[in-house]
Amino acid sequence: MPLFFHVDLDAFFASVEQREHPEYRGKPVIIGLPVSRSVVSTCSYEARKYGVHSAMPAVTAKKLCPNGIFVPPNMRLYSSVSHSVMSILKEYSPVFHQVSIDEARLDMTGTGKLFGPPKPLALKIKERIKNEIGITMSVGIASSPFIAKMASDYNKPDGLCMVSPGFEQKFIDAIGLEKIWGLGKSSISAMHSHGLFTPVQVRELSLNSLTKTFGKSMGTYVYKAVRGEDPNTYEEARSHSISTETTFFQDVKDSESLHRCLLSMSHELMGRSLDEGVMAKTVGLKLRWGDFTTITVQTTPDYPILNADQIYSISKSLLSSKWKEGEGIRLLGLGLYQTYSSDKPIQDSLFSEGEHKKRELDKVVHALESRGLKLQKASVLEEG
DNA sequence: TCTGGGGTCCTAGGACCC
DNA sequence: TCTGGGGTCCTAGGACCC
Repeated sequence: MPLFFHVDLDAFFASVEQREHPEYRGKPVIIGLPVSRSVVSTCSYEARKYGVHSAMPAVTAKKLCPNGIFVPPNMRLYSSVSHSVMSILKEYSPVFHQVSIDEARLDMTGTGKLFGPPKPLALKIKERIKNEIGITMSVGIASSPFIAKMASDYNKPDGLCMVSPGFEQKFIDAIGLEKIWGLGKSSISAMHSHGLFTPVQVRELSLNSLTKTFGKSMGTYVYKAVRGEDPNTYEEARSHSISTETTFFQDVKDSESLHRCLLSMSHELMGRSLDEGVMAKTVGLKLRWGDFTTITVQTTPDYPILNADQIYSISKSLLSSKWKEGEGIRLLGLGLYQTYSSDKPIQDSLFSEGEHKKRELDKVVHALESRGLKLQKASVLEEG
């Protein structure tokens, strides 16, 4: 019988801050500063009582909760705490998947002989994390990752919820359509507009009629989900992407600032792609105008993208294809897509020798920077 | 409510090839 | 010549998640 644990750290960033600062405990802690164009990243359960939640504009949070403790995010700290938690969790299953900084999935199938029944085991792991790390977590236990994920949400915070085999559909009925993972605002309102408000109502419709109404993918997804079946046909190891973006305090209108930003983003992306040992076939640019409308452009050149200079020059031409000097830009983003392992032999052109040399230089600079020696790129170039 | 940043996946249209 | 169908890749936009 398959058995999965889904672990979700409670209000993770806020909990870490409360661990570090005893004076924050029991108080509304909000990660994010109450300034224009900023949003709440996470908040403590004390803050949620005021109606504050993730993704809310931080100035709105300030109005709802004037006495809230607003803290800028400290990702380094959270990453290191996350790493410590994950190391402990890994002791309990070799088939371990870290879903995000604060979530993990453990395949516990067949571990009964070693660790005993699931519920006491989960309690034991929770206790360990509380004692050794100093934060609480919620665990969902079920026969599939999909149900386990939603079960972890059921009794938050410091929760434990087990859905016994055979009770998956009952569980879905109990949580309702809105709490089904993967159904967001848009899908829910589409279903409402078709008179569907509960899993029971959706179950009365055939697979055929669901796919006709909601499309093949979404139709199949809800058909399975309302029956308590795992709709995720997730296969691993597909090409992924690396991206970065920034929202300006005020709309930016001049090319010099945008170019400066693209240059530094190009180097950041190059560094991250070197760390991950990947290269990319596609470069994409994202622009958000002052009125919040957002567009993207991407291009897949017929030569290999080898260094930061290339990323930079591609990004500039993408920018000039969509933007004219003087138009206000709220957000600028740059990404690498269609990545592939840099171990693979490069489809090379005859003329890219110089690009390879620049790549080697990028590697050297990145390696030095990673060791904390901040070099002025210009001085390196002079020597080269 | 005046709306971050990092991702994944899906859709639909068009180019191009056989 | 006014015209089929399938496959694959690329592009742009959007939904969704943490």
